[in-house]
Amino acid sequence: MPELPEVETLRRDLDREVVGRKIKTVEVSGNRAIRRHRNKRQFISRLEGQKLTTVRRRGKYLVFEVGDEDLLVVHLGMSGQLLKLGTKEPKIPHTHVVITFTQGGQLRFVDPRTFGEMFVTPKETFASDVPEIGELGFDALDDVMSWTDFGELLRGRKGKLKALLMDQKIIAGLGNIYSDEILFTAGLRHERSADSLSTQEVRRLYRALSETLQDALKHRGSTLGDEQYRDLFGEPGEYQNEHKVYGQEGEACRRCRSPVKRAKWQGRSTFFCEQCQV
DNA sequence: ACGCCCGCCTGTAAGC
DNA sequence: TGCTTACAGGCGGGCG
Repeated sequence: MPELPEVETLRRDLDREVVGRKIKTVEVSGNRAIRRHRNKRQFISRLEGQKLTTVRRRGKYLVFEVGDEDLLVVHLGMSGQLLKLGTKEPKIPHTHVVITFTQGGQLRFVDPRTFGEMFVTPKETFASDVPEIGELGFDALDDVMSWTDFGELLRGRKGKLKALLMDQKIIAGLGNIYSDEILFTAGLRHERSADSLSTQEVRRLYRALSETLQDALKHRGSTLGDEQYRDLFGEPGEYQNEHKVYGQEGEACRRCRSPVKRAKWQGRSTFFCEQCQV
């Protein structure tokens, strides 16, 4: 599912709704959601009785502080949801983890495709336990960067532009939707070589990156036709209505009215305008 | 060392 | 109508 705007929307609501609560009980079903622990009990016992004190985001990862010593890491994969629900509300299919708070209410992890995961790791060994978070590139929303520094990031990279945007080690948080939207706004083709951009194009790309993400965040992210992304309250986002190219195959380009194209690129769909993106 | 493709899963929709 | 195939917001591993 979720890319940076969706995860950040969730983080902000979690900060208000869940942070500060004390965990009473944790239930885990199935074996896929909790993969990095020797067994489920270990995961459960490190959470029960502890308080969630903060929630941060790194790229598409959510990281809660749990008590003084531990971190709870959540990655939603393609179809993961975190939902805040009342204790008595019916369990929806594919609910893998249910955290019940002493103050009442539950945080539930629902994930049909099971690419997402949750785990607890001590703060002390976080860096070695979760190297992928340490290796994340600059955060497309949180990290302030001049466009000249951004240009430095692109320099000498022969890879294709879209691959670079989606490489979490270079820019953290972008996936298939926002890469396409950003490239359209910047007027650049996905298969352009990253180091072929003029100064002006670098500036356009950086501006498109910031603007697109800010705008998507303002609209609480994108919920596509399959409804997989839902916020903490189960509500869809609204940014899908603003998509300029993603999922718009055959529709008139907003800028030049020629039909939006869809291509298979690196195994996934890419949407773009042949006229406006060069 | 890199770029690309596949598999991991389940659900849905399109195609035959 | 019903079976089969393709495809979906991510990511890591393995291949050439």
